[in-house]
Amino acid sequence: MEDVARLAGVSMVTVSRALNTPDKVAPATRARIEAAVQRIGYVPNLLAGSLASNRSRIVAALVPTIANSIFSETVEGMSEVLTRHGYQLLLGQTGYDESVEEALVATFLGRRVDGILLTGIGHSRDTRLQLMRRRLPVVETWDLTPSPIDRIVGFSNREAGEAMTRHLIERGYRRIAFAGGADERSESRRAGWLAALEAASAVPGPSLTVATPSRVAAGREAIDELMRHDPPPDAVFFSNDVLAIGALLQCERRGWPVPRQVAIAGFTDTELASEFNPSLTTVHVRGRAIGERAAEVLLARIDGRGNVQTTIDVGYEIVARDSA
Amino acid sequence: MEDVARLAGVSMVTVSRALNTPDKVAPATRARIEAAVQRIGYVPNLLAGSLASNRSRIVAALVPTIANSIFSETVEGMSEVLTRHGYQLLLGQTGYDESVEEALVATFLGRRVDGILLTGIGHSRDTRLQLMRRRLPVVETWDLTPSPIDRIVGFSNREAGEAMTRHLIERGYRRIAFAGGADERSESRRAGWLAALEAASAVPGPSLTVATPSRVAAGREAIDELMRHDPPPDAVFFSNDVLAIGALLQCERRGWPVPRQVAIAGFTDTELASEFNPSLTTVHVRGRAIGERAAEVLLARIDGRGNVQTTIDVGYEIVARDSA
DNA sequence: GTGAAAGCGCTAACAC
DNA sequence: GTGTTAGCGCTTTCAC
Repeated sequence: MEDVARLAGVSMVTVSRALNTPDKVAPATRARIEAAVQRIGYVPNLLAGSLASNRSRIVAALVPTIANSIFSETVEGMSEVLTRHGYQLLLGQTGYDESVEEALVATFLGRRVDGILLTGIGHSRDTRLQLMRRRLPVVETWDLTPSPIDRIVGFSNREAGEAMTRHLIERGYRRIAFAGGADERSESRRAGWLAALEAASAVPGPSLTVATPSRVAAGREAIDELMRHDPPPDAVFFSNDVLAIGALLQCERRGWPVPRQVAIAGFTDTELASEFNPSLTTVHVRGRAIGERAAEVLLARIDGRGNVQTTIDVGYEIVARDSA
Repeated sequence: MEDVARLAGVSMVTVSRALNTPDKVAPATRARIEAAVQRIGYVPNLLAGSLASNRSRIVAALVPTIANSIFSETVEGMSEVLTRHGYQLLLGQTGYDESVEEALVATFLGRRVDGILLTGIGHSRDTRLQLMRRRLPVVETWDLTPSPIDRIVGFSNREAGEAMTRHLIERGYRRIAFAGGADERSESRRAGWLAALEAASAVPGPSLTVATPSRVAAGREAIDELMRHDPPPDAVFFSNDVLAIGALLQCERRGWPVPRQVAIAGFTDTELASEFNPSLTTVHVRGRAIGERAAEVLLARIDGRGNVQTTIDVGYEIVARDSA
């Protein structure tokens, strides 16, 4: 930077200003500086800038996993908004483990990230404490709670689970089973399923817990196991589309007509849900929008705009198709 | 850090050493320092450390997209290895656009990342130049070339395309079509398809280019369009499983028995490929392994181990199933 | 094994 | 609109 300054015949501060706040520098000066930058091939050291200004322009995202998961859309949406604003995304994967999350948060704090996106509302006491003490902009995502660490962008998994179950009840299904993972969000959906059945004074069908992250094969095995019950369920609500697609494939193999013998419902609304034969009844959620809104909230908080609403509910929709 | 040093009765240098190279500090001193760190709740500023040591312990990954794509596995594999070694992953998405890639590379260079993972071997002249000039550890992935920027981890898309086409020829298919995106890797697979047909003195079936990134719906539409040819193909090789699954779904709707009326082959070997009815004949590739090997190569290069091999070929496998 | 001095490459604050 | 001064919070080097 010193070389650039010398070549342009100005001081380093002016170079800095020309790069960061161009309109605070006279056009002629700016032009000379830009020419010098080109000539030398100067690449500013953002590390040094971050240290001096105490703003890293890096935001971290902590998700359970991105491989074949809906969280990849959230990360993608977030990344796009951040990049557009000159910020970069540091990615961390927790593998659904709170202690891994805690360790990653500590590292990210050390890197002085300007904000953090967290998945879900379940975090270790220490994670919450660390983040609140530092008053770092934080967005929790993919669920709602009245007491977030800072801000939250998501929808109510419990209500969505309840709504889908009500939909199945209204369609006339009388023995509705549930199958899902052991993670927070699946458990909330399961709780919603139970609540809806109780509200309708219906007897809950069997409930099954499968491994997280979800695999197609797990859905296949789950439907087999559920159908062994006597009497078998006439509908199964899966906590995500991956499992539901696995179940649909298994029903096809077994020769169980869907939804006549057993109805299948999913959650997420992946592209395959609408394309499948039969098309999958599911809950549509906006994974990409969550990432985009979360990025906007963080950027607003970083800019010190204090009037950022605490909760953004992106909602959900029951999508009735052929499978239920 | 000064507070920690004072509390432990040592100098800042010793605190720094206790944190970074614990075995260079006397056990008793180290214990006192660790206690002080705990007591104060000291979180080292890695930004400052990076600036002073000129090593950021950050590695960047540039992929076209991570949403519903095989690259998410590469990123996940890489992230795991990096985290295990105390490095963090900065994520950038190029959207299959070389100029976006170039801009992101420039930013990452400014952040003084210690290494970069690039997807594919097609990069702008400027991207290559910038990276080579800085002698930054770089790994290109998902393909092979005799002249990488630095190192490369992947497999030959062209050979894999050729191998699958040979497989189809051996199975007795005579009019083999191809459908795939316009990205580098799809085009290499398409070139392999053409080469295999020419080597067998066979007449190529129709070739179709669809939008990138691939969607199930595009596979559905592609098979419809290809089957309108007269005579229609007796086999279609899709450049990835997403398209192939779309085609299988459409064949089911149309009542076209697979593979009797038309055989379908994919590429990637996603979980759905083995689970589908009929199961999908495809090319198995190791997306996660690419990410893991790439991370290892970068870490070795960063540590100055010069004896890192230029090329790592992770190979591919033809997986013959029911659809072709 | 530990410490003192000298930066790393920028930007904030204030002056002019 | 531009410059001067004084750090940001660490690590490196060299000494002892």
